[in-house]
Amino acid sequence: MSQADSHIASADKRQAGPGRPRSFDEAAALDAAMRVFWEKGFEATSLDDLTKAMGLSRSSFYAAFGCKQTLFLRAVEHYSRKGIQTLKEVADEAGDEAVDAILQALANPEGGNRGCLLINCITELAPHDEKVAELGRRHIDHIEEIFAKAIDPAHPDTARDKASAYYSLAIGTLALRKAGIAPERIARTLQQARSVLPD
Amino acid sequence: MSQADSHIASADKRQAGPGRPRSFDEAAALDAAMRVFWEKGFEATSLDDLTKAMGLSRSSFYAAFGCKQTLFLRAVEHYSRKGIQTLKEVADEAGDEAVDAILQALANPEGGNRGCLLINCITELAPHDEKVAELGRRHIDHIEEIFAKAIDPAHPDTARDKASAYYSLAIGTLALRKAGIAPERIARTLQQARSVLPD
DNA sequence: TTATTTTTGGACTAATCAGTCCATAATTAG
DNA sequence: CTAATTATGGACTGATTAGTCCAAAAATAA
Repeated sequence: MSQADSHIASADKRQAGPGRPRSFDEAAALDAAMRVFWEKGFEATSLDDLTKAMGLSRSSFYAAFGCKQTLFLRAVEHYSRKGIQTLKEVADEAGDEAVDAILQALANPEGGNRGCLLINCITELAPHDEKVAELGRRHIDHIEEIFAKAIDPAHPDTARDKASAYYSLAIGTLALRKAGIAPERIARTLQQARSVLPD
Repeated sequence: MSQADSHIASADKRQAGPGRPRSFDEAAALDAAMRVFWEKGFEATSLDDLTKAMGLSRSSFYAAFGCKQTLFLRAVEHYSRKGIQTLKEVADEAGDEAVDAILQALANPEGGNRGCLLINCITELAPHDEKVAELGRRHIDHIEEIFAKAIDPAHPDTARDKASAYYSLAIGTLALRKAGIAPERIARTLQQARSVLPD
């Protein structure tokens, strides 16, 4: 992990020393919290939901994470970081079919039909929460960059608008999926766009 | 209004007769409620928010609308109906540039950056609420139909996948806008897709 | 051992939540 | 007019909310 990352990821600050040791893994607890926010959204997630999923008492929760908002932002960052890394791997492994691979990966996210946590957050909170909006813009930038490189590795900057269009398309299909529209229809929607939009 | 519509819109059932008359306009109150849900989402909207915006006491609220859930579904239906009607008018007035006009209207919804109430609801609630999902699918169907007719008035059925792609694109740009991405960039994204995707 | 430091479980708090209730107001029917 | 009917304001309820607090537990350091 780079130094720039470390202040964001904020790994366990607790060092071995005097005092009772922690009985939980902070990273695992953060991951569990992320899944709850992904499943239910910010407003609909209660502290009981969180502490139960994370396996923490309330005191441990507040001692380790401060408050619901702070934990939420860390969980969203955690999701973003993980998702972007996965997407880069997908793009690398797909070679010259990277655009299709990225599109497929974005339109078929893991974990039921919870969609993308970042898109969920942007939709629910960004207009009223600048921190969430900023995280959202960073996530979008990263993904557009990955797309642009897949479209034209030599000139990613000129492919940026096309990348943005592809990403918007993928985001839109997430809403279709959440509404319960048949996966086959969504696949045809993507195929249609893909057959017409060149790299 | 058709008979099929009337049971959905559920206009004032209160007829002139014995008893104290209503001091509020049910349609106006519904419209006000719709704006609050649009602004804040379902979970973040409290009954105090609603009654204040609607200008109703709690008893009047419950007598007229039953409960928060019921009002919410009616408000969403109201929004959908209004939005689809507006979109049809936009399409009709735009003539042979209807596709662009629809795209512009969808990507630049009125009312700040609250996005589209239906997409907001789908994102927030559809995976956990089949009624919302059903309303969402109906809305999507209507809009895709309008798009398909604009793309190819003679063969709207064969244009359906393309219509779905255009709509997904528009939905995606709503998320970009909510995240605070510059309108000029979003406009270029749309232009890029439009210049490549034929009717 | 003893002092110190930190975590833990669970009780507690004050605010807010959706929804209920009732006495009073305002109307129509006769 | 009186009786019947419906709407209104606002107090009320029990549940749930995010967050606090403290005594007890568990570790290190000397």
